[in-house]
Amino acid sequence: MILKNVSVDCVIFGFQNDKINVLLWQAQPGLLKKFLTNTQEYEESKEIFDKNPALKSDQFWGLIGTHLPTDDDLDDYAKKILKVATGLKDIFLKQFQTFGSKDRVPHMRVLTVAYYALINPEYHNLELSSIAKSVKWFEIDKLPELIFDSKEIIFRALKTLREEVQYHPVGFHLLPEKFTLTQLQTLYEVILDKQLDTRNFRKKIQNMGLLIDTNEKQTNVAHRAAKLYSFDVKIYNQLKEEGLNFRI
Amino acid sequence: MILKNVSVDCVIFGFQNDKINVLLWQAQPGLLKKFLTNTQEYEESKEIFDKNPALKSDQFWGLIGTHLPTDDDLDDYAKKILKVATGLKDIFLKQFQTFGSKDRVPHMRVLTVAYYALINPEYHNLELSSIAKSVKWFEIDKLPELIFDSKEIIFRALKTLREEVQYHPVGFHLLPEKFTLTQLQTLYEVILDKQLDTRNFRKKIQNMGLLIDTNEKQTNVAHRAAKLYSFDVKIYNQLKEEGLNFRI
DNA sequence: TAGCTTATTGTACATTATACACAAATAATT
DNA sequence: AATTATTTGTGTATAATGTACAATAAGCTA
Repeated sequence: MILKNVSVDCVIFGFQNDKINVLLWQAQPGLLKKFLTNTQEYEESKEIFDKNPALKSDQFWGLIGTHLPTDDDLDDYAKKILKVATGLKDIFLKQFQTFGSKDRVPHMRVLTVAYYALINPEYHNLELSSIAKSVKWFEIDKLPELIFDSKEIIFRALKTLREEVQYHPVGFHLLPEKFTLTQLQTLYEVILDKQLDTRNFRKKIQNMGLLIDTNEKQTNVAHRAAKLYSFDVKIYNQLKEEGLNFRI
Repeated sequence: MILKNVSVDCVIFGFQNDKINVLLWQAQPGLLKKFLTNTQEYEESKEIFDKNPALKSDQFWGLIGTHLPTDDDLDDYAKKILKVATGLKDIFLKQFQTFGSKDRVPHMRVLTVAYYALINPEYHNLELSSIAKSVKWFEIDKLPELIFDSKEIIFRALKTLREEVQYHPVGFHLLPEKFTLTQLQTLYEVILDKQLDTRNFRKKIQNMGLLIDTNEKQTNVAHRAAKLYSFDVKIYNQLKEEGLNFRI
């Protein structure tokens, strides 16, 4: 059984072409059947789709998410959605807010527990979703028309990320395993939406002890090749717990 | 109608006798009737109580909260609960996490959207709850036996508060309108669970520009009377938005 | 090898953090 | 009125961190 009044939505952020991107889908009831293997869940789900034409429309994109089954833990289910919709697992995923205005979904009372995830689309291989008609990246400032309050949820997630990045080392999840300091700086600039001074940025980030010099360099770039760094998982975990100060 | 699968719980923190306190209640179905005026809601609510003997027990305390009615916005309803259970309104209240393990409530699938509130019990006048058999403050380290996962929720709330207090000026809500610097320091010491240096603490807090000298002093104290301060709502709002740095 | 492009680095100055101890104010007691 | 007990209130030197600012190095291409 699914809980008709509760859904789980994931705002999946990616960092591509020096822009923050969001992964959206066009869910379809027929395809969801593969996910909601239990026939009863599927029938219930179908009924929900039938009541909301927007959900069946080809024109509307929405956040990746579904109704919560009775038998799944909330956090586990968020991971499961991510896995099934994108093939990704073991990625940064965090519950950030539950949206529950009574009119957020027409004709139905649905609360959604929203999570945000951070990945690097170039590094992670997205598998074709088995439950959506279509899944696609959109630049955060070029979003299509979205169903329900998806847009609001996305921008709340962005606000949360913007806060988070100042106090915890989460930004790294948006980068490939090996990255340059310029990439890192650009990432922070994009998230915080402000220009940062290169020398001071480097001084600060290097003083954290979070960066490991891989002794590798970029290749095939038409300019001086930048050094590649990775981040130290031990220090990362420590800073994640203790907090850090990245108000720049 | 109420949503059987969704409840709203409030972790109400108070600062009393230099200790963090939590307000808990013993809810009772018969009394809830006054709150859930719609008969159908009450009947549904009663059924829920009947299924869970712990909810009817005299021995178990729990977080202040009820099931979410179909016709209320989530955030509004949290405020409403607070108002009805304590007589308080316009106080600091913030959603912090939704708890949704499948086994958190026996025999039923209930998610709870948890909020935390900050008040000063000496300053605010708690009205007798019209919907609970009993409402009482407990020191955070002397909690009674609690129903379901209330204890976990309380400690998650405390963790959230501990984080929050480092970056936003929320702590002030726990103090009376006029407070001494010693009270403020003790509050931070209790929340952060560490000793702070008086001179440095005062220097830091005064540099924020958040404090207004009321030109009043304590009276009837058997020692040098401390100056009373209030906090500047304008600066407060600004710092709340911008964030601040109180990692001490 | 010249020229283009981006990466890398240092320093002076200002601000903030930290460590640390004693005098001032008040009520209670003698 | 003097003394005592208790808590408030304050300053300074040093270390660490933040800020403003621009020249040189490296890799590729033509």
